[in-house]
Amino acid sequence: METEYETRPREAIARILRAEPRFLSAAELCARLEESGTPVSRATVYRTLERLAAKGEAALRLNDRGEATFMSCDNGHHHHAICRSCGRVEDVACGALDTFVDRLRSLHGFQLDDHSLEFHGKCRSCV
Amino acid sequence: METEYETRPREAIARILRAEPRFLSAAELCARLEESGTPVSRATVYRTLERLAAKGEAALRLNDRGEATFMSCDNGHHHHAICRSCGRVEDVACGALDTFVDRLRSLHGFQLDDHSLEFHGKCRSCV
DNA sequence: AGGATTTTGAGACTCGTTCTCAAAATGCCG
DNA sequence: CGGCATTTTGAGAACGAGTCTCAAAATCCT
Repeated sequence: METEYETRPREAIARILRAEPRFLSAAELCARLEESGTPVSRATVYRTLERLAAKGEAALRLNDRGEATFMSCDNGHHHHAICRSCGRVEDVACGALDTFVDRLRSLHGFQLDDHSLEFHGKCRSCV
Repeated sequence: METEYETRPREAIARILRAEPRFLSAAELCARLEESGTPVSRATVYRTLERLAAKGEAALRLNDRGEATFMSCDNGHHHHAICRSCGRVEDVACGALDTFVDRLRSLHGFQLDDHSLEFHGKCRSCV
């Protein structure tokens, strides 16, 4: 069988992610873990992140350097507004993309499965 | 001074990009260049691609494995519909995102600078 | 506590990308 | 043309994020 263990590394990672409304890279996560007195190996950080993403509990995003970054994630389809100054992320409900979908269907004959939308700018406290 | 030279590698790369409505990775580009009898080193491929992207003549996209891919690019802001089967890319004019922008302003106090939107599905010939 | 099972960590490894620097190509000017 | 300053190229070294390996440690169950 395949039971799941609750371990110190996993809890430490989940705790940091939950407290931070930003996408963190594996390296940043490692640093925070070290600072907070619970060092965790890179391998474990990656494994845990992959696990969380698979369970839908973390969102994965590739930053502009192609590095994987993660953020704790509520369920449900939505998009992100990312502050280019502090990195804070706000969720934006998804809707009103009908115009685009229609355009795709009629103009291009495209069968839409999926989309991704991301906003960049400055959050309230960074303006 | 800094003059620009017209060279065989640069022309070969531009020719391949212009003929292909898909995002190509540096590796794929290298392979095509080899096939077409104009081998170009990786270093040069990356340098040329970076140059084209800076001049706005090529679009850069990170694929889901974090690899940089490039496609020749008309100017003007628009988005892409990418066929998950053949990779063909169709341009989609940008508009009607007002609903989102409004929501961001009023709900989150977010000052929007920029956004990116990508559609995935199947193109006419792959459905 | 004992033991089957899962998880972890250190470091080797992979692979995309960047860097280095000597050799080759380009364009210019006499 | 032919020489020359300048730019570009290529081979391979270097770098870095991410993955893999496997023995040691942790977890949970009884």
